[in-house]
Amino acid sequence: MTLPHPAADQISLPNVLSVLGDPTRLAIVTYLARNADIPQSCSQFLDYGSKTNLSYHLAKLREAGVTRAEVVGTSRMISLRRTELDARFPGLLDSVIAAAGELPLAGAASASRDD
Amino acid sequence: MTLPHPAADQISLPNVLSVLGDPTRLAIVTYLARNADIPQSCSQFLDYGSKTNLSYHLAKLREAGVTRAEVVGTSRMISLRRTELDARFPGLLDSVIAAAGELPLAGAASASRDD
DNA sequence: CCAATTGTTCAACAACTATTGAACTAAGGA
DNA sequence: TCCTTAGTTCAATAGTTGTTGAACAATTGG
Repeated sequence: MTLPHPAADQISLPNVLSVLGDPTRLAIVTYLARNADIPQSCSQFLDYGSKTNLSYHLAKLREAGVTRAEVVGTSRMISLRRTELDARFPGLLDSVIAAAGELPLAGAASASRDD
Repeated sequence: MTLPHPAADQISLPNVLSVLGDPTRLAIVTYLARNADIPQSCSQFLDYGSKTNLSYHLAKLREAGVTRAEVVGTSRMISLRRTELDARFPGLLDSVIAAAGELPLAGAASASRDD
């Protein structure tokens, strides 16, 4: 069970770039890239914003063709559209994720609580 | 004679991405990358928008650290900050420019008038 | 000095973006 | 069935973005 996603050839570069230009969404994408093996639900990202806000950002990412959302029970499993993005924009995601590595927000969901 | 530019380490990834997310600016950057050997003045880009509008977009690019502007007489010579961007975000510019290759707007300034 | 060229700044405006709380839908478990 | 859990949709709002025309500044050339 899946909800509407753009086809691979409909994914627009300017669109992808501006969607990744938001710090919250960049953090989500970075997290997804680093945990691609583990299926992620929306609630994984509650550190990044409110439930409503996350819903908004995750919709933006999905509509831009950056992520895939699969409905599983009451949850949605979010994943990066790695293969399609790599085919369409070779090296882009890799360089973005590598560069985002230094970003403060990027690690917030995994481990940053040492106070 | 140069005007204010951000230092290389002040260049922010989300900022660069959202600045490149605008089709006009992406076209400018693509054009600059393909004509890096030839110095480009602002007026080179008048195909992409009005004088005022270009001034706006070129300022955005400069403030984000993507381009450099050098004052020469009454003109400003615009260039990509290739070295600095490549050092800070390795592979990013290359993949963006390669991907932008397919974009319709990208070639408008060089050669597209065949009507 | 006066005019032309090159580009910036300003005020205005419509359109879009991110964020919020309240209300809603849909599935799962007691 | 009723409640909880997971997430969406809606309306409102504050802030930002792209675009425009008019006015301005700075350099060059007569």
